[in-house]
Order: sequence, then structure tokens, then C-alpha cells
Amino acid sequence: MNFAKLVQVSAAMPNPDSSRDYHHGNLRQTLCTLALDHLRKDGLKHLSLRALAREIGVSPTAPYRHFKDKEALLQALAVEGFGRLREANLRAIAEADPNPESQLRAAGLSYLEFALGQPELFDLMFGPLLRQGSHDALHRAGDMSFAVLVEVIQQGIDQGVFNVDDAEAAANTAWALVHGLAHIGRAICPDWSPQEVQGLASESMHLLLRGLTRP
Amino acid sequence: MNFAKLVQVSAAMPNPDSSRDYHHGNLRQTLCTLALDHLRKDGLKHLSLRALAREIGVSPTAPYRHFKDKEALLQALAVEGFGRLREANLRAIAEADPNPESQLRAAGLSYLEFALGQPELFDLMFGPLLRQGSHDALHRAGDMSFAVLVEVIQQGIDQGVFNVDDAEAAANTAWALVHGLAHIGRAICPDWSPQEVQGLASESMHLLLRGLTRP
DNA sequence: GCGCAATGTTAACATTGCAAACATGATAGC
DNA sequence: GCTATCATGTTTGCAATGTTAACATTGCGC
Repeated sequence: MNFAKLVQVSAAMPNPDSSRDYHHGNLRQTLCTLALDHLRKDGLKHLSLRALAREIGVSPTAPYRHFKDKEALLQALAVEGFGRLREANLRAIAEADPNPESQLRAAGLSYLEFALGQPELFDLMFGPLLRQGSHDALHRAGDMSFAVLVEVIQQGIDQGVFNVDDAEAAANTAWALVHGLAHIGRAICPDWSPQEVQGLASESMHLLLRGLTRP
Repeated sequence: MNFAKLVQVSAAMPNPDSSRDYHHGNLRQTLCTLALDHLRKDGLKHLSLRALAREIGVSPTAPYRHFKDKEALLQALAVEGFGRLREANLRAIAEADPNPESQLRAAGLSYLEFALGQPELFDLMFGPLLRQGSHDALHRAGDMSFAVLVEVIQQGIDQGVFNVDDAEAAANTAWALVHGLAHIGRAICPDWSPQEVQGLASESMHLLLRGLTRP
């Protein structure tokens, strides 16, 4: 009856001094940042909960105290990704010349830089998780990123620079264009330099702006 | 004349006569079509070589006689996907009014329909496989799909309908826009009807065409 | 001080990708 | 026609993974 328990206890404590860090204290955060690291470095398919736990120095099933699923961890990463994307875009807009065209261009280039810089995260963000409902946190995070573009375009319309009626539709178009460039860039030009990619992007956005501003 | 083909045909049919079914006879093809099926139905993460083999009624490691890797099977699926996409686009163009604008619009809508109809395959086609070199067959298949758009745009330029210098750059733009719409559509509007999505697409493409045709 | 909730741990199970080593059968060369 | 060969399937086996259940430890509110 109790013998088994005694055995288990002594086995649970190989090092009596390790009782101090029985609780890691910050596992959730550590998991997220380390997972993001591995995602960027090794890709999604080489991302394993057990490996993360092993590397952190915690038991193989400890992550399950913080994430119901592996998918839950991935969702958290995607939400974090959307947050960072939004931040990057806002920063780029703030630093651009204060006119709608420049701001839209700056936001687009920032978006592109994000996507090309961490393609695995980008794929995760727009991957199956988004399609598969029940991830409203993810959808909200995506909408927040989208809202940045809508606002820039709306300002352009208000100032009479963009000659379209529907800001949201125009934002859809702009977003789709930039997103498509980001997602396809590696297919068209797998080994282009960032400058070349941005050159292509500039040209594309110029074309779009011609359409937006046409009288 | 072609005996091998005859054997293949008779083996491809579920002919009760093929009593000694030690050799399946058409495993590679069967694997591909079944895998595509499961990919569309259950998503990439629920696609397992063993499960496929089990369902086909063959030993768990039989697939390895035809595909070095799981990744090799996935690559084959992606190549097949690019082939179908190209076919669909060509068909749409052929059925459209014979002017560059209509044809470009038709190709775009066809592209969109493909992407929204089988999102998992679409994600696979443009996923990490493409980025991770050493898959030249995949890159070639992608280029073949791309070439369709370039040609339409080039014709538009030759006929003086599109007012741009660089056909390839314009094709990049057009492709990126449509691809972006396809990839983002589910994020913007997860439960839109096909009509609504196509409406959005039409509007976006109208904007682009304004840019393309601007004097 | 006590008990409870949060957090970690161990053990166990099913499934998967993959590598040998071996079996089968169609086919080419004699 | 007989047989060696080679493409194709099979069996066995291993290590890794996701996930669950039962147990341990600790900090915090009472």
C-alpha cells in the first residue's frame, strides 16, 4: 500500500536540493518565447512540446498545465504574431511622412518585412487555425492588425487623396496585395535580396495607388 | 503493344479476378488520390502515411517504395495541385470574353475559387516546401501556373489595353492581389458566401484594372 | 496552522515516421 | 521454358511524439 508511494517519492526527488525549483515560476511565458524561437529557426514541423519541455528542464507533460493542446500553444503563438505585426505596422506609419500615400506604402513595406523575416510564423498566423472556427481570440487579433490599414485608407479618403467610396473594400484590396506579395515573394524569387523584393513591392503598390487615386 | 499499361489498367479496376494481391499494382496513384482526399477533408495534420496504407489495405511501410519521405508525398500533392490550378485558370480564360480585361478577371476568379474550395491543398502548395529549396519540380510547377497570368497581361499590353511597361511586374501584382484575396478571404470573412467573396474580388480587381489601364 | 488551487512529476498508451531484412512475383536473357 | 533480377510489398523493430490519469509540491487565503 504505502511502499509504492515511498518508492515514488524518493524517485521523484533524485536531488533533495532541487525542491527549490519544483515550480518553474514562469513556464507559460518561457514556453511561448522558446517556441517562437524554434518556430523561426526549425519550422513548424520540428516543434515539439516534449522537446521544449526538455530544453527548459521541466517534465514532458508540464506544458499541459498551461496549454490544453499543442494547438493551443500554436494559437497563442499566432496571436502573439498578430500583435507584433500590428505593432510593426503602427511604428512604420508613425515614422512615415504624414500623408496617406506614404503611410500606406510604409505600412505595406513593414508588413512585407515581417512576413519575409519570419515566414514560418507568418504561415502559422494565416494557416488552418484561422479557418477552423472556435479561435475567436485569433480572429480578433487578426482584425486588430487589419484595422490599422482601414484607418490609413479612411484618412486618405477623408483628405480627398484616395478616390474611392468604400474604405473597407479599398483596405481589403491593399491588404490582399501586400499579403499576396509577402506570401508569393518566396515563390517568384526565392533568393532575392530584401532590396529587390521591396523594389517589386514598390512597383506593385504604385500600380495600386494609381488605381486608388485615379480621378 | 503496351503490355504494362494493360496490366495497370486491369489492376486499377477493383477487378475481383486479381486474387493474388500481394502487389497492389497501382499504389502510387492510389496513394496520391487518397491523400488528396484526406487532405481536403481532414487537413494536413491528420494526414498519416500509415493511415493511408491501412485504408488502402497495404502494409504500413509500403508507401516508402514510392515516396522516400512523407515530405516527398506532400511535394507530389503540391505539384498536382499546381497542375490543377493551371488547368482551371486556362479553362476560365478560354471561356471568357476574348479581351484582356475579361480574361484577367476570369483567371482571378478561377484562382480564387480554387483556393477557397480546397484551402488545405492551397496552403500546402505555398507552404514551407516552396521556401525550402531542393524542390525544383515544385518551383517549376508554380512557374507554369504563373506563366498563364503573364501571358494574359502581355497580350493586354500588346493590344494597348494595359498601360504598363513591364508585363512580368504587372503580372506579379495581379497574381499577388488575387493570391492575397484568396489567402486572406477566410480571415476577413470566414463565413461569406461564394458570391460575397467574388463580389469583393471583383471590386479589388476593378481597382487594379483602374491602375493598369490608367492613361 | 490548514486546506485548497495552481503548478509539476511520473507512468503509461496509442500513434507515427522511418530503417533493415526478408518475401513475392513479373520479366528479361539464356 | 528456366532462372536471375529487380521492382514492389511485408514484417519487425525502434525512437519520438501527443495526450491522459494519478500523484506530489508549493504558495496563498482563511
